[in-house]
Amino acid sequence: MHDPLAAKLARYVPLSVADRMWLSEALGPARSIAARTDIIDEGEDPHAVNVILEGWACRSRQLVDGRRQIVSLLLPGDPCDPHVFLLDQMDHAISALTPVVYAQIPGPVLQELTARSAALDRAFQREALATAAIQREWTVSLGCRSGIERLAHLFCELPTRLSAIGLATRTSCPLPLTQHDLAHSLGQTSVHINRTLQELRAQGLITLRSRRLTIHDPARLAELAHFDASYLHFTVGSDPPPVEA
Amino acid sequence: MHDPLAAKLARYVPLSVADRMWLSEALGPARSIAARTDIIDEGEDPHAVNVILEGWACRSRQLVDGRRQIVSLLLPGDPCDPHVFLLDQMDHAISALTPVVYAQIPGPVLQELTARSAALDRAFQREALATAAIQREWTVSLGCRSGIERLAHLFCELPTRLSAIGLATRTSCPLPLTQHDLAHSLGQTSVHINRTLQELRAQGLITLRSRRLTIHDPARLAELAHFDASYLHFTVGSDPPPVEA
DNA sequence: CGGCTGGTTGATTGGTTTCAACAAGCGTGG
DNA sequence: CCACGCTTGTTGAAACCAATCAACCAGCCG
Repeated sequence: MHDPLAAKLARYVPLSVADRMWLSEALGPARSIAARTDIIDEGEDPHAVNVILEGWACRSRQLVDGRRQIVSLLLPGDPCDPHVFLLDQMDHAISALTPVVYAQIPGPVLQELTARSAALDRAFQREALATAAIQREWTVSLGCRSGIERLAHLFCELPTRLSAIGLATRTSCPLPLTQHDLAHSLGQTSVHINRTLQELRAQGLITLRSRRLTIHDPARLAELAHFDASYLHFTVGSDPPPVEA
Repeated sequence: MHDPLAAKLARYVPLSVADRMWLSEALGPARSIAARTDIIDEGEDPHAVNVILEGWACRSRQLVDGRRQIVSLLLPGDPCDPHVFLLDQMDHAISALTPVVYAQIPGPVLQELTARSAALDRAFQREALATAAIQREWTVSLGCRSGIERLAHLFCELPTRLSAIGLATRTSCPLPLTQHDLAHSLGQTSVHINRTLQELRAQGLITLRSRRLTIHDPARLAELAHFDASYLHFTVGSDPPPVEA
């Protein structure tokens, strides 16, 4: 993936060549981190925006008795809260689920960037609003969707988000999550996720094999999930040409 | 309540007298709306920020088959997404749960306001981050807290949020929600909420009578809920003197 | 080969929903 | 003033979805 952040922001607001150049200049050096390690931990004082460039990460919260909830999934191009550095301490951890490459934009640099370009300012604002909408949709899933509907919904959301940065076609995308990760994301046990996956397969809706999700009947899957992509608020342009991933 | 918005923002960033004056000038005329009606509906194009001045409201999503989820509760002083007007359509409704008085800040006025005052800009940004954190915490509750823990957690969160605007003491606050509302907020049925409430009462933790919540043992309630107030990110000043509510 | 992680299966338990009925409070109109 | 209807809260029994517990299997890697 070349510049997933620019690709993603461009789905919210059209970006000029200068915007893209400033954006890439603002990104600090790429850092690599192993799977299953923390990018930033609960309680730390954030001082920069982390942007995922490659790999999958998550925000997660851990209760004292060991229970753990993945509250959101972070894909390439996702900034982790454009203004976190205004807070004094992280209320959640950001952890790599796969090997991750990320870069940082220091707080002052981001402020200078949004001051210089109105388009980038709007793009970051809309990105934040869309992220909030995704969080609300997860609340809806956990609150009133059944097990199979939750899984189906996630399997509609992820390819849509990935296709915005050219990492998915309409019917297939990488899915490097373990059943344990899915369980922590959907508020269920991995045992039950396993059985629900089998149900989705039995209904001929999906294939999930060697970290790749294939959707055989997008329309029926969306109907089962009560999925309506409008909460993702992608408004500019259509999907970029899919690439191998 | 005099100026709940200023009271709330002042918990994030110290505000000058001028800041407070500009803020109150930015607010449009107060509007009243009956309980159980919509302030703004799903699908509408937002063009201003709604700020709750009195009463309780909620964000809610409704699925086609009638299921409904309250994704967040809006209390006096809460702005409903400082920058929503950047989006083309609402992905959720905002509805009054009680009679509500609210006012609007038109998009351009808000932008002028934050351009003029760095403190207000930071305050709105931090408010947005705190709101996102609350949404994440609800995700955690729905994902991995049991019925009684969820209720206990809400009963810790609400007095804390209300006390920030002077509407609650440490042990008592108004709670105008029906058991049906609680059910829609916590992803359960009202029947089960009823039984869970009885359990909390039986343990001597709370009293809930005539729309008023009294907490008899805050420490034990917080422990049961795994409640840690740091996600609310109130950092400036202590609770304002409680008033009758 | 051994050990580990990730996935699969079965039996059992238990928290919640569902369905159904009823009680209490309250505003309204006859 | 009381009757009525409506909302809100309460209770019991049965059904069900998902968690728990406990194995076991397959693949991968050192």
